Amino acid sequence: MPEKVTIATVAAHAQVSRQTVSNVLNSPHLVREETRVRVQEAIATLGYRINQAARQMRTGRSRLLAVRIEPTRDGINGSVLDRFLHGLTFAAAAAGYRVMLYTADDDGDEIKTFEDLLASHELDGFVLTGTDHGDVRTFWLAERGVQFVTFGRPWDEPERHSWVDVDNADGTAQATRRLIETGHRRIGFIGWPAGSGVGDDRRDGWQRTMKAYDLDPAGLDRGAPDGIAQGAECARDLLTTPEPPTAFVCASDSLALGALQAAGGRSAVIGFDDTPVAEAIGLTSVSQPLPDAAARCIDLLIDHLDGNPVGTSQVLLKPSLVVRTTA
Amino acid sequence: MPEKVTIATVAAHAQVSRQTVSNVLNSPHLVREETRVRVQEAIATLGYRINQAARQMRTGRSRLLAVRIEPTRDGINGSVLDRFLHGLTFAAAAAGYRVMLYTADDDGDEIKTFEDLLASHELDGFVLTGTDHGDVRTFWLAERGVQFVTFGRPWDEPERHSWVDVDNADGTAQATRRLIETGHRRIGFIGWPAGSGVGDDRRDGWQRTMKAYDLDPAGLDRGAPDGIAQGAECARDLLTTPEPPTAFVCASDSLALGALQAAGGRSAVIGFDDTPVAEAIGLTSVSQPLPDAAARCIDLLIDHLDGNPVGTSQVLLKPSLVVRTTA
DNA sequence: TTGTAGGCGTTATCAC
DNA sequence: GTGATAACGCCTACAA
Repeated sequence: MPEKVTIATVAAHAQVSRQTVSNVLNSPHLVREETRVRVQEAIATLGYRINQAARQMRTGRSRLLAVRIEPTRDGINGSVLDRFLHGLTFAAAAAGYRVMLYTADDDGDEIKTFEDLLASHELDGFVLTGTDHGDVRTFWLAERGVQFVTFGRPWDEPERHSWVDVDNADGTAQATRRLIETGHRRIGFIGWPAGSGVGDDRRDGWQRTMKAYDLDPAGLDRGAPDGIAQGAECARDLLTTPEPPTAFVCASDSLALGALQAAGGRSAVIGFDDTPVAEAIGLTSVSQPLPDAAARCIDLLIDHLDGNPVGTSQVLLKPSLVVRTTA
Repeated sequence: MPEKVTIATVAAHAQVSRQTVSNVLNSPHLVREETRVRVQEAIATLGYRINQAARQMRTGRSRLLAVRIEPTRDGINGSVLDRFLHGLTFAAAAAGYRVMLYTADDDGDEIKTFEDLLASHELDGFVLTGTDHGDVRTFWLAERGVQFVTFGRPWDEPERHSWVDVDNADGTAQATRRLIETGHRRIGFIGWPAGSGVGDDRRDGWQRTMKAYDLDPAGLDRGAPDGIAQGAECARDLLTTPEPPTAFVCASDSLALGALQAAGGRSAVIGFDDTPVAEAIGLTSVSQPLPDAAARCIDLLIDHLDGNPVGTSQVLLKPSLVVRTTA
């Protein structure tokens, strides 16, 4: 059982006062080169590590970040969170922060958890995944001066807070371009009902690209809640029109899977999110740069925590198309 | 900006000493009913919450648990972790603990992280997901008296530490029984190469059930690394034998998906893990009770932390068969 | 049953 | 450039 190594142990070993050790740790420039080296050697040989609880008592900062873990989202699209969490944890550790998890049933419950986390553990910041229109959580946090970053932009007022997001429109544009380049002219879009920021953005990318190539998108898009059955339904609907599409761009892998089943291999299909399902069945899909997005979230958050009072920052990342066998 | 509410604030408000407040919190039985109520009212109206950092300084316990987040496991089977993490976080919160995440490249790296987490944040315990034969991590932790529970049993020496696991053999037994009851007699098994605890266990369940029904399993099983292509390969191999199977029990959804593709709808197929992929394509699959497993992990860990020195405990949970369209 | 005193490990302040 | 002192909020003796 190795005894506890505190700043006092190090100080004794290096023949300096505790304060000097603290200075080496927090304000190295104040300490003479020679002393600094001696202290650092002592730290290394003793295996000293800062006690975060004690430091937190003094500084009021915990070096803890929190992120919510969802119960299991909409099955097929859920596993995006895994990769994002890993990226967050990794990037946070590199910056000397740790990531704490919490659960919540809804926004109100989440705010209760904020209160608890803030009061009990003095959390330094939050990463929120996804924001609705007029998200109460972001207002609550901003009101109290709590730092946070969202993964997913606030559609109503983009500069209200810092966020990282993926350029959805660019993703569907890439998908549409790919289909056009492989000879398709009538390309359908299967997305979600109008009104969701993400969904509308994905539809836009398809629509704009069609027009850019002088192709008429009119009548070629359908919207339905996310799901395989819904995707199949939309695809069947489009396939029975007078001039049916020969390919589909879909707003999710779920919808794409449905389209694939409905088309029975006769149509090219591209999904969105590059979920494990896509990889499993060879579905060409738009992939979000999750580790990168996570790292940028941490960057932004830590910038704010370090008190760079630059207002808010926004980061928009480009997705990439993973070409497999369905398009 | 609400000022900081400490034990002193509460004490003043309730007209008692700080110590009495502390007693109400930690040893309520020492405090007279009337005083206790008054203090609790003060706590409620002031919204007081224990400062964990300060408490930790005194008690040496952080009420923090840690679990490793994987980079993204084997695609299709990865998303099991999501649900487990959610269960852990939920159960931990109910017991007054929080869950912290960490990443690691390998076992050695993970042990380095243990050291850091233990020294910097005084973590109370760890949940390890999966153990190899002769897992160095568990020895390291046990040696230092650090509490931990694994999800997945240590195959070489079951009682060496506490664990929670799912009865794999029971899962494949259920799958096999289902196929037999729906009329199949020649049932193949597609699993992993012999040598992995989990894989062998899943093969056992199938084999024992076949024998229990007087069916001969000889020559009906194949083993390959996990993957869709591998599953397809094994299925094709079995289907070209003189007496081919009419159904397959598979050790994973990946293998099952491959088998499904190879059989082209002519064979019944059951997978394992009930991943989103299974749900997406209607694959019948064995489902692990993840939230339950997570809760039991927390129970065990907290029992140990509370110093019930009962040695180690083991929990084996039964999986369930989710019947869909492929069997 | 309640109050008082001290210290957990760190850092900020202020002397030296 | 370095060192002493106090304080962060809490809990555990011990005393009243």
